[in-house]
Amino acid sequence: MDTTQRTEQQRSADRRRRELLEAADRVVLRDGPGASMNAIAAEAGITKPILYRHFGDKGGLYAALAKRHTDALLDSLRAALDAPAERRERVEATLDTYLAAIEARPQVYRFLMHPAEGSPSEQGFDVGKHSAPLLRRMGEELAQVIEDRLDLGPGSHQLARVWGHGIVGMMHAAGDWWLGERPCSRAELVRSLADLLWGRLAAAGDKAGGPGF
Amino acid sequence: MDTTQRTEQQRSADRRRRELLEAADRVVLRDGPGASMNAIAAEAGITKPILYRHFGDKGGLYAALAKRHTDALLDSLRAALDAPAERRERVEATLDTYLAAIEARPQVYRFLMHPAEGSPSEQGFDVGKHSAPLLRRMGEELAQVIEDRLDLGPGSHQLARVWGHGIVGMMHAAGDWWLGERPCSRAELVRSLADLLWGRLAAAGDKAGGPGF
DNA sequence: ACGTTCATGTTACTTGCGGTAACCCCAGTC
DNA sequence: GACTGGGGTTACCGCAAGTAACATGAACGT
Repeated sequence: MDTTQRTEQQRSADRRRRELLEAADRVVLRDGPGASMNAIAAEAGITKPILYRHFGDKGGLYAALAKRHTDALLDSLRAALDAPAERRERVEATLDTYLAAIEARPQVYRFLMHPAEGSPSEQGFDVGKHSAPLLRRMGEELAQVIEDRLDLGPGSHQLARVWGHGIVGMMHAAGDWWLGERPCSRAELVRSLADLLWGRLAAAGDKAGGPGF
Repeated sequence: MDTTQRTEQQRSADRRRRELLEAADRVVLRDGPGASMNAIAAEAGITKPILYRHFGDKGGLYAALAKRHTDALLDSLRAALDAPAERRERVEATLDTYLAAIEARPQVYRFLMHPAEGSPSEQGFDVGKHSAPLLRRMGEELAQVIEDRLDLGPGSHQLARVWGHGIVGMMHAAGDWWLGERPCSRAELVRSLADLLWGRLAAAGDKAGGPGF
């Protein structure tokens, strides 16, 4: 029971855990988030109790699964946000990165944000609390970036947080709608959102004959 | 089986349905969205199969329940948006109306948007597809208002839709975060969001020593 | 007055899921 | 060779969704 042996077992357990997560990934992406623990266990070639030994409960498994994708997405967003370019260009690049990600792998997106659909059976109303965590993390990170890099005068801390969560929410809702309806190209969507952020709403004139908005 | 009799029965069935919905409302607001059909039936003083006769399945019941609250909320939002005042004032009033609603009845909000928490058992991951419908409806309605009342030049249809969904998403995410953390007053939140919409993001200067954003 | 219908309600069941207890087996160790 | 402990399984519990089959009682036609 010395340290080397312990780390050896730890290592083995971690490898197992990763394998299980990959199996779970396959099943969830194939069957939707309503995938049963039995199905996941079967895909991994083992049985339920092992899953429970590794992840505690279904929430734990799903959380671990969500964390993987979430971390990956956040990394690419950070990269886009840190690219050397003008502010507006970086904003557009970040929006585009997010939208490209959800466009490229809608299955993952649906799992993270809309747990419950996709599965034909649709037996219950399965959800995870995945969406909240991801949205929150993105909001907090963006808030940090805004506060760090922008000169907002007094109250900048609160303001940055509100804006961080607000902008992330805007991106999320618009992306969600866009993914469902595909009413325009990604580039157009990015432009429209950036325009909104850039104050075109306030600058717009009223339409003839009525009070604007 | 003439018409009068039929409408009579229809009337009775409708009343029943409303009573059941009210009972369901009480239970869901008390026990969270994880409330079982048995519990709802018990609260209504009857048993499960009747619920199923009226609503088909749990999804139907929850959808009906959600529709009620959704309609009510949308009505008040429309009212705020139609009040006679300057554009920015109306925008702020609408944001405030939404935030006041979720602040006044967080239980309802959680049911509509975060189905799955609150229940102590937390056995599964119950969700409804309520949030999407509500967000979508709000987004579409706002898009319509924007398109009708604002002069946005060419491409105004697409633009209005993107903005409608984007703004709704911003409001939703910011409100959700705010409701959880209560980092500031409602009025401050409203002001910060309106400032964001009014282009203060684009107008802000970079902070000393780094590229902004 | 009597059987027929039809909505309303019930009991009792099936199915399927999340989660767990108890047992199994095989490697390595003293 | 008995002993311990991690990886594995079977068989089960509890519970919730959803359903089938039966019961009751008021309105109707004859």
